[in-house]
Amino acid sequence: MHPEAPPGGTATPPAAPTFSPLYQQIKALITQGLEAGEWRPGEMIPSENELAARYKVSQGTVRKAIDELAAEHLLVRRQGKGTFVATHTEPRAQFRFLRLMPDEGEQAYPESQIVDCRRMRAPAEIARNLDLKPGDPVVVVRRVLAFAGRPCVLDELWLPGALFRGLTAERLTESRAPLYSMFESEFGIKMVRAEEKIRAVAADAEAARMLRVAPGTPLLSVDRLTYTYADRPVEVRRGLYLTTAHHYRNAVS
Amino acid sequence: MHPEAPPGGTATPPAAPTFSPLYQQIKALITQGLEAGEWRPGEMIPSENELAARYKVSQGTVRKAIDELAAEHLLVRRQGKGTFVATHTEPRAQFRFLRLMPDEGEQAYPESQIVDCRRMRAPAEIARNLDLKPGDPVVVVRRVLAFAGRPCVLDELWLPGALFRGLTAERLTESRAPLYSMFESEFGIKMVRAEEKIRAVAADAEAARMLRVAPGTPLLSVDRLTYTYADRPVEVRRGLYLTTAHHYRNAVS
DNA sequence: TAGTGGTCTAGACCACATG
DNA sequence: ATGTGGTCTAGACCACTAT
Repeated sequence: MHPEAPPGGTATPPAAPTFSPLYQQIKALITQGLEAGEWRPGEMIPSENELAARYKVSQGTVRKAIDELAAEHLLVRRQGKGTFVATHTEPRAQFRFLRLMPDEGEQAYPESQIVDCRRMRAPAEIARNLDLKPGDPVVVVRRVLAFAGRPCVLDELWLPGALFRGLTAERLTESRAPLYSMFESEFGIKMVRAEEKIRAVAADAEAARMLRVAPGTPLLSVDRLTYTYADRPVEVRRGLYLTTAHHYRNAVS
Repeated sequence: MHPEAPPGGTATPPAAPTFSPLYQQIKALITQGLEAGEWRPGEMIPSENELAARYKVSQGTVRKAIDELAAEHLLVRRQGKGTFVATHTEPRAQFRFLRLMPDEGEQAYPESQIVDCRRMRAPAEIARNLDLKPGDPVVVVRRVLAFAGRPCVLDELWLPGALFRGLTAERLTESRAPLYSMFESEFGIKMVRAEEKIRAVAADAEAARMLRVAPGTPLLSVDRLTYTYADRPVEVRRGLYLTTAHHYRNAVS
């Protein structure tokens, strides 16, 4: 497909100066396929040659589109096998969104305990962040994460109700998988990237009780806004991390 | 140059199975040039065609090498002009290593006040992080950063003495430029990436005094190890951030 | 007008995985 | 043996910048 005049071709130049490179258009088409669920997480997408034939472009152009999607972790290339929709369960992505590391030893998944899961109407600020209208249905989840029996994280999540129908405390408790893996397999929502604001705060009475520390203990406050495909925000999260034996790891690059 | 047997050629296959793609070898050669100071920050490197001729490879191979170096922020491409060695002073990189943001309003550079700058012998832990031997000369810098007159950051830096000869409190105070810009222009050390460990801690008496808060106030503790070209560590930094009107911004991608 | 990076194509061969 | 992604080449034209 040549959705716009091909730069290298002999077609008449377009009247409007609204250009985007062919590979960007291909990239957008693939992203739309991901968003629409045409290929689910873990599945293989068509081969480069097949996509090139389908879109009537050269293999190199498809390659460049896929290269960028792989760099953004939406796709995973595997030589000799194919290109696959990225998954939260594969090792490479395992700890991409779990940034709390033990000061000593290997990173591992914590035990999760659901404290609360209820549906309610979105407060103004949550609605604004999730691109909803105030009063739209949302799901609130509160939980405690523990490493080796030691509670270290107090989490509060806000999710669009429309996307998470049937999400209950029971299902959350039954599922042994990490949250994002479960969201991906059960609700078809794949988290792609997030923006975070990090602060140091003092534990209030409730946080102190849940994390079994003295009130006033310094905690890491992490405000996260998480996006799925096409930069759609789908989760607001407020986390309180106890950083006496753990730290938040970050790479500035 | 064909440093190894060219994959596409008809040369005899190499005896040893020690391969790396041509473009990776070109990338390494360019990185060596950057490390050796062949092209200084802000300068233009040779054009793609020139490099292709020099190394006896196709332009596309040089392009792929430069693409990766640009993605890693070592180089900056400018259409129609050339490819340049990245600089800390250009807008795009301005706030890459300064992650403290005001909760409201635009990000800006803080005023810096040098508290201390002295040369000493490296303690064991600093030496280990900087790839030095214990006792090797290091420079320690302590400073306070203030936003709009409000002290918000207490910083302690450890630098290899051999790379920062002539670094004094006077030169630090005179220089109005951001620290990394000054390191780059004055000492030829370009910071490329960093790894950080973030925790919430309580302000001790000294930190409380310097930041003008009550002792015990929660502060963000940021332990940073900063690398220059070729993954050489060149700075250990411990920062204490006051996050009442600011936050540490982070993108998980 | 000339030189730079940016895009696109077509074709070749290599390395890896599977049947 | 076949199909996949990975690398490399050669050449074309476009868009931008400077002179």
